[in-house]
Amino acid sequence: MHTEIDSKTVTVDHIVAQLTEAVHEHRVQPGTKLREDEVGDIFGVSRTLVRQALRTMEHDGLVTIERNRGAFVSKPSLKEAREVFEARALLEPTTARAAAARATARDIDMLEQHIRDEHAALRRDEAGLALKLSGDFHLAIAQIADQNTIETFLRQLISRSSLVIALYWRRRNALCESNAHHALVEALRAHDGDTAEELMKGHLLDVLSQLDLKERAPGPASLKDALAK
Amino acid sequence: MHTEIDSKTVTVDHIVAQLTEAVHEHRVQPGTKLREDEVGDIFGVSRTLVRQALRTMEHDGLVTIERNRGAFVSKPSLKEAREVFEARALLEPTTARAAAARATARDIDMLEQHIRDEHAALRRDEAGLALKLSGDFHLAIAQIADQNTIETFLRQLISRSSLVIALYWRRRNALCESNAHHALVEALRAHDGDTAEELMKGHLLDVLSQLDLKERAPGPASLKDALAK
DNA sequence: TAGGCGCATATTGTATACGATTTTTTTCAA
DNA sequence: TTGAAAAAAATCGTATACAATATGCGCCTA
Repeated sequence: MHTEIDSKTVTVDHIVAQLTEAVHEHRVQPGTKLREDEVGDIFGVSRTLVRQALRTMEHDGLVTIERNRGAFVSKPSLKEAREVFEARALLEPTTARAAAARATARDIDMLEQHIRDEHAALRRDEAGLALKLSGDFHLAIAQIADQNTIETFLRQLISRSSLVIALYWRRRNALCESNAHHALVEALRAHDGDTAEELMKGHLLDVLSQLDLKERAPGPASLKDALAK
Repeated sequence: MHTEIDSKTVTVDHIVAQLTEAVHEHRVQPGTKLREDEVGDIFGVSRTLVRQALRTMEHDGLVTIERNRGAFVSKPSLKEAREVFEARALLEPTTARAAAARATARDIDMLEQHIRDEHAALRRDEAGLALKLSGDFHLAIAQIADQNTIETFLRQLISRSSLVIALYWRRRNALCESNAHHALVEALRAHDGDTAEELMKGHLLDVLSQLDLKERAPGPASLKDALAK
């Protein structure tokens, strides 16, 4: 989390961006409390702006605000985790198809640079950064598709995906992006909508399969049952 | 817009709900300025809460905030209007299918009551109310499908649909819901997912076809061109 | 010593105050 | 009368102050 206090560049959006990035990169874990004073001190602003930022992030599903208790980085439930990927499965394949129809050479270059950055981050063992870049890649496709509304939704879904991955990822190290992204770029370059759609669908299922979304210890909700023995 | 000042029930959510309802029912038109003091006076709260409410509505796409200028009820562009219905076309048919699989007798009763209310509103010539109820109907289906994440997105899309309809609806009076909703309920009752999905797809296309989303006079932007003759 | 009550502290919720920006009105000269 | 410039008013942006609520600690009692 930066401590820059460049007097005029510190705005609500800036705070949101910095905090969001930190969550995306898993530098702050789900459940972390975000005290208003503390965040305000870090960015050198009053609680007024912090509260706005936290409220925005609540809207994105990154933060949960409990009245009179404060803001916490969200901990998506299993159901929410599933819903996130179900929604992505609904939005992204069609969006990839649209992107294939519109992608320019410049777009392709940009995506390839993205992939290079991602691999570089992985080689340096910066898994958090790689994860964030992976999310950016998916967003970039929505941008290419020129679907602003869907892009907004996708931004939220990808944010929540970061939380889901933080909570339910199976193997700690193996964040193998394989070459799913690369294959997608090839389909886009060829303006092959069918393939792009299929690849995206498969890619999402692939990520989903690496999560552990089985029912398990239901946590505090079952306390009563646990006591009933 | 209510003027209730029941001291404890006036919260940010309450303000959002009231304002949102007013927009949904077309009691306030796109472009209307929402001054903070004015709204605050109406609800008997300070600008602090009003600003939170307006910011929330901005997130939902109902309000556009221009820095140092204030909040206005949004006026979706043609592109945004198209995107709203493209997104709905992506989300709602599948959701209707899921709802068909889960709908209980109680759910069906609820939906039928909805339709009755809608028709009653139409008979009383309360087109705005009927429109809002129609939106609620679509939301109810997402609720039945038990898809909370998608429901959240749909809520935003339906809100924006109200704005789109206010701006681009062709025939002023003929807000004919025909019996599309009724047919949908029948499919849900029969747990017929295929039919429900198809009906929803068709219904959305039907609504879309009644909008005037062709490019037209780009408005004030073309003044220079107009003068160029 | 365990448990509970109450006070002290910390933190959030809302209102208000003040500065910055925009909009409107007024003024004055051409 | 028109236009521009300046002054005034209105409105928004941010910080601060105070109120309400939650949390934690110590003390007292059994």
